[in-house]
Amino acid sequence: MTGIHETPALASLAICPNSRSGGECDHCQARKLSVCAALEPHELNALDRLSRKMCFPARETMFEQDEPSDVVYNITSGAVRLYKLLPDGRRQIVGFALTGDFLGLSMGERNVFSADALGEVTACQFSRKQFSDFLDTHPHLLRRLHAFASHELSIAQEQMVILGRRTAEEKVVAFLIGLRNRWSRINGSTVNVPLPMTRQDIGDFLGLTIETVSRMFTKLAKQKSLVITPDGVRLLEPARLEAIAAT
Amino acid sequence: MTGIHETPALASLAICPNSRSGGECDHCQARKLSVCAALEPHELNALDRLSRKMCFPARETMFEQDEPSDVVYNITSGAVRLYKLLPDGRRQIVGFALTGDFLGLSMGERNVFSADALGEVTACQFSRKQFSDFLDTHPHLLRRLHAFASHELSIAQEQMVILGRRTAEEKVVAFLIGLRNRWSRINGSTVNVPLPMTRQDIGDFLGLTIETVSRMFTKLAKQKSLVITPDGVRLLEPARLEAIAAT
DNA sequence: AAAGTTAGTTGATTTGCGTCAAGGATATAT
DNA sequence: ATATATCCTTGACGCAAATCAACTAACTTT
Repeated sequence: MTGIHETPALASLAICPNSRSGGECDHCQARKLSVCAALEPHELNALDRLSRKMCFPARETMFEQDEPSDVVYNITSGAVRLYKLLPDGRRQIVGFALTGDFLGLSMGERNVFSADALGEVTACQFSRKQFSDFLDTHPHLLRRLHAFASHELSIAQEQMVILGRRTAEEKVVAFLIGLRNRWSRINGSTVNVPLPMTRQDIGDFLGLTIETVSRMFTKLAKQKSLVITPDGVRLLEPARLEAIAAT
Repeated sequence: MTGIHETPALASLAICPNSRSGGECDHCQARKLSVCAALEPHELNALDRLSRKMCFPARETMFEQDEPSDVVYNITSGAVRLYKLLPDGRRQIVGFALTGDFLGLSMGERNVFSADALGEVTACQFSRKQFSDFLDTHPHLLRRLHAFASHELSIAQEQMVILGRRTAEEKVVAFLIGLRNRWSRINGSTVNVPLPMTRQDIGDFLGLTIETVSRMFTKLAKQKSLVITPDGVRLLEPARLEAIAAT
C-alpha cells in the first residue's frame, strides 16, 4: 500500500516485472557494495524474507518529496535521480543513486526528495517499520547504515564546494570524474563514463543551465579531453581532467 | 595526544581554561539537544568519564581538513565554522556548528573539513576509538547518532538547493531564517538572530562575495524587513522573509 | 592622539553564465 | 516515407553577481 505505481507502463511489465521472487541474494551484483555486506548468511536470509523485489521501468517515479516514507530501497541495478523542487518549478538534483546505494537513510516521516528511475531499475523494497525493527536486532547493520549516511554526508559537503565555489567547466569535469569513480566500483571501467541522465539533469545537479552544460561538453571534446559517445563520454585525458577537478 | 592546541592563546587561558573537571552533565545546557539525550543517567555518567571538557578561545582552529581524526566533539556552547579549502584558496563553508551539535559524524580516518571556533567555544572531547567502542555497547546512542547524521544529510541537501538554484537575495534570507530556527531551539529567541560569523563567512557559506552579502543586508534593511544590530540582525518582517525563503 | 588593523559598506565597471532563439540529430509513431 | 517528439547543440544578447576601488567605522597598538 505504497501509493507508488498507480500508472505503471504496462507495455514494459513483460520485460520489467515489478515484483520478483526472493532468495536471489546469492547472485545479487549489489550485495558486496550495499548495506547487505554487513550481514552473515543467516542474517542476509532473514532480511531477504522482508524484502520485495521491485523493478521500475525507465522514467518511473519511485517516490515523491513530502509523501509519507513507508518504504526504503536498496538499489540492485540501474540509476536513479534524486531531486528537490521549489514551488516555482526550479529543480535541484541532490544526487544520483546507483547499484548498491540505499534510499531511505534519513528515516524521517516524509521523503525529503523525489526519486525517478533513469533507465530500468531493480531494487529491494523494505517496509520502513520492518527494516527499522530489523536494525534494532542487528547492530552491525546499523553501523553499516551509519557508515553509509556518513559517507553520503561527505559527498554532499563536497557537492557544496562544487556548487558554491567552482566554475562551469570545473563543475562539469568534477561531475564526470566523480561519476567515473563511482562506476568503477560497480563495473570496473575507468575511462568510459555512461551517462544515463540527460544534460538537463546534469545542469540541475550542478546549478547550471542545459546550454552551459552542452557548451562545456563541446569545449572538452574540442580540446580532445574526452569524446562524446551515444550513451555517455569516454575520457581521453583522465589525468588532465582529474587535475581540473582537484584544483 | 591530539596534536591540537600546539599554540594556545595563553592570555585567554585564564578565562577559557582548555580542560575542566567532569561530572558537569547535570547542568549542561546542551544535554537535551545533543546526542547525550539518548542516554540513561548511569550511561551518561559512563560517557562523561570518557570525556575531556575543552574550551577554545575565539578564532582557534579546533581541527584541520585531512589531518587524522583522533577525536570527536560534542559542542556545549558557542559557534564553529566548518569549511573546506581548494588548493587555490577558494573556501566553502559547509556548515556552522552550534550548541548540541556533534563533530565527527563521518567517523572516517581523516577530517573532511576544518573547524574554527567563531567566539569562545566549549565542547566535550572524546577519543574517537573510545567513543566508537562505547557505541558498540550502547545501540541507543548509535541510533541517535545515526538520526543526527541523517538530519545533517537533509540539511546538506537543502543547502544544495540554496547554492544551486537560489538568487543572492534568496540565499541570504534562507540563511537568516535557517539560522534563526536553529537559535530558537537553543535560546528560544524568534526575531533576534546573532551572527557570530563575518560577512565573508556568510558569503563563503552561500557561494557569494562579501560585497554581495553586504548589499543584500542593506537592501533588506532599507525595505524594513530587518535591522542590522552590532551582533547580528533583528527580523522585523519574519513572515515576509519566511515566504522568500520558501519560494 | 596618531597610526595600524580589521570588518563592513557603497559605487563603477566587467564578465561568466543565463536567456532567447534557431536548427540538427535520433527515435518512435503513423 | 513522413510526422511528431525529445534531446542536444550553437549563436546572439542581456543581466545578476563578481571584480575593482574607494571610503567609513570600530578597535588595538604604540
